Amino acid sequence: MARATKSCLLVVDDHEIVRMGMRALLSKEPQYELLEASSAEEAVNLYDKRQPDIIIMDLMMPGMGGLKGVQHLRAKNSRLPILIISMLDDPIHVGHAIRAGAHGYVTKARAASELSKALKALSEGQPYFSNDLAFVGNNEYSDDARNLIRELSKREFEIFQRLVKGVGIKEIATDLHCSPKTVSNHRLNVLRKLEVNSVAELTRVAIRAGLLVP
Amino acid sequence: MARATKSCLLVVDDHEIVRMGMRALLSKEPQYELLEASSAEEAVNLYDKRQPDIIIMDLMMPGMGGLKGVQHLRAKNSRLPILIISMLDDPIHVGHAIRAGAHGYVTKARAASELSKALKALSEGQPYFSNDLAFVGNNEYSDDARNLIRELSKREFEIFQRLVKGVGIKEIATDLHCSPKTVSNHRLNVLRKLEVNSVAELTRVAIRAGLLVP
DNA sequence: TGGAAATCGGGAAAATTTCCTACTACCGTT
DNA sequence: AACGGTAGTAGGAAATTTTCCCGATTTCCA
Repeated sequence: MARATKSCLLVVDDHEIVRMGMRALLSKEPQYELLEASSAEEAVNLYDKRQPDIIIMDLMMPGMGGLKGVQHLRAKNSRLPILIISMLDDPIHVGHAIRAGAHGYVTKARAASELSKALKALSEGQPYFSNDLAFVGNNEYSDDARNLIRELSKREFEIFQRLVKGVGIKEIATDLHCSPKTVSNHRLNVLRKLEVNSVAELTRVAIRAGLLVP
Repeated sequence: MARATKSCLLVVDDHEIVRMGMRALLSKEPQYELLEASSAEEAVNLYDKRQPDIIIMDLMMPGMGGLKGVQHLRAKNSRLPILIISMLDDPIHVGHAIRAGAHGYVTKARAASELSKALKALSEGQPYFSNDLAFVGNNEYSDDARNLIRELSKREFEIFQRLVKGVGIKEIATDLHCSPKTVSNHRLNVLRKLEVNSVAELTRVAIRAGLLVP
């Protein structure tokens, strides 16, 4: 059974060979329509023209580079799912990517086996980090944290994400087009579901889960 | 090929046995010349006389103690590399040491294996924190965070520590025997000195600096 | 010992938090 | 088609916190 609406992916990588691999990889997933760009600049232009649903971006590219690219796209659309595909697996680069606004990070070593999972997560608004990244997923805390976070509803998760970044109630309300009271109420539910009593602890849960870089 | 200039180390520890170990440890590194002191007071005097290039200081010593010693030396020379060697490995003591002005912290458990690396880092003006302090990073962010935290006053630091653990205003006030108003006011000063707008961000600064486990 | 920094906290307005309740919408069942 | 469960929304009201202002002590150290 085919899905009614196809998702449009934009793959950004300066190496033709990588884009070819990506095409091969995604040929098994007919729900995705594929766009390609070979630089961040081109990606930004293409985004304006075609409004893809998900971005898959390499980090190391000539020109403005992947990080700047993420920032530009993020500025245009605060909710656009952006997945980083990179050779690099160290926390610093992952951190930079998260700070720039990426929602996921998959190493090229893991791309073949995890790309599909990552895209599914991203398209649902969830983060995804491949499990060969040392600082996420490998310790006992991060698993606990993620299990708790999975209990959150879609809306609660949106509010959670903003709270741990330090966004205020009113700002969140504006952003999400609802009343500050609603945000406050969700906030309380988030604290309870995550079994904490403060935003300080909430932030640590987010960091443990890999949703936020320290 | 020997280096043209020797570095002069001042080892400060009240236990002869520790200083002996240090001597043995550093006998393999001829680029270091060794001075010794058995108290912070003596260290300060010796510093005035001999101007050592690096200080290695124990935390727990009779007299003014290691922390005060660090403060005194730091006041004399804002760039003097000071490395703490301590039995203690908890974030609180590491935090105090950072605040006093130390650039590095190595536990005695790790001294044998990491001292040399630490001294190299310190002599190059880099921070070093031994890696059994699992939560402490040595990246660019942790350094920034520590520099900001050094700006906090004693009281502000006490409040900072509690805020990032999720303790509420009233509880902090009770704990510190002062009014909630006072705590609120300090809180605001802490946020400003640390250049953030929320406890969520404050928490990340604490984690980056190694004062809090994620 | 004089001045700077730290500490404490009141006043007052604004914002947030907490705990209620309640309405609506949607989803899958029976 | 009626039903129950879950999610999302938001108001009321009281308590707490936050922010920004200010001034009074105390402490430190140059």
